[in-house]
Amino acid sequence: MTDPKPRKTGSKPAESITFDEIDQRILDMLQQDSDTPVQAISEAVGLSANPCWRRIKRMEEAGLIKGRVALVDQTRANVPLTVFIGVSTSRHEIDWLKRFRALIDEIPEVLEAYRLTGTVDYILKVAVPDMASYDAVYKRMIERLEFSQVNSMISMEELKFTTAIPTKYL
Amino acid sequence: MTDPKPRKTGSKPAESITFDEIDQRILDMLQQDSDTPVQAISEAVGLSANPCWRRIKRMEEAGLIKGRVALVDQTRANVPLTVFIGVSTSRHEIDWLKRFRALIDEIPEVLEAYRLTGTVDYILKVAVPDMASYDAVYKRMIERLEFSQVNSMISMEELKFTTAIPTKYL
DNA sequence: TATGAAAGACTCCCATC
DNA sequence: GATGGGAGTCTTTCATA
Repeated sequence: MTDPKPRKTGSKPAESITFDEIDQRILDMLQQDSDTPVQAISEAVGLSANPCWRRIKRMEEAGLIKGRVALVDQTRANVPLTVFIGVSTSRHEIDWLKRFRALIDEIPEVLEAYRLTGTVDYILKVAVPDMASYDAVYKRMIERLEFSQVNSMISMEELKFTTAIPTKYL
Repeated sequence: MTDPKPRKTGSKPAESITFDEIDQRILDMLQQDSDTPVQAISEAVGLSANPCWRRIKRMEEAGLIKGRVALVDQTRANVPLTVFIGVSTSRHEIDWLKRFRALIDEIPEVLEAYRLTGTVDYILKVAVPDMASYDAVYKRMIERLEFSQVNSMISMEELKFTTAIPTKYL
């Protein structure tokens, strides 16, 4: 709002592809429902079908749209339980990180993992059927790698969940 | 593995719809790429196109497939920074929760929010361009609601990210 | 912008176990 | 009777002019 700067493209080699407000609105719609017909999108943004389709393709080629996926209901898929696990290690070595990465990659219950600043080194988001299954995942992890601390936070209720990131900074 | 029970359907009114290993494999593919042609899926699972399509439709109608969405690259969309915020409140009232829910709903940078057990009451996942933007979101929150504790965990690196939940418990 | 060709999605009906 | 396969129609995508 208070920033009139020309806006940097960020980290990428900067091919200086720009996107405007129409692209934002198209993205917003596709982030809600990726098989919204191009025709419907074009009408909503006040464009004819073809140029609208061209913009979508351009965003895909630029890598702005990473892909399209089906979202599965956790409860109906019998994995209603979401657990966040904060973990810390005393082994601050590149080899440990490598093995940690390999470990979480092969556990499908681990949906997300981030390396953090601060006291907690990593945070994981895990989806499991119940506490017993969670315990199995937990054991599988501490069996393979040393952790100095593991702190489980059980989700009792999902207040918000969206895969749609804000487009206003485009 | 060690559980030979007939498997409960969970919380829903239990229409007792069952899904088999073929459905699992179809789901796996659609969770990776939702516009994989039905034909390609059918070949992969050893079925002809029509019954394969029927299975997909059935999973959609059952609500197992919630929808299909486009995934946008955070970095290219200029929101490269992911922050987890652990918050606690001293106001354990239904009205506070209601207002909290409304608040996070209107902040598009808040992608996810969960109510937790344990010492931390809620955890939020937020996507922003930089620390300044994060601070703006933070201020917007504490301006509107009382928190007894707010603990920000900044992500330095995304080790894993997938929207594909495990299908082996189906 | 409009037209058209090609591909894929969806429907109906028949065959089979 | 439930499930899989096959042919035909129709929408949607994509490349012309």
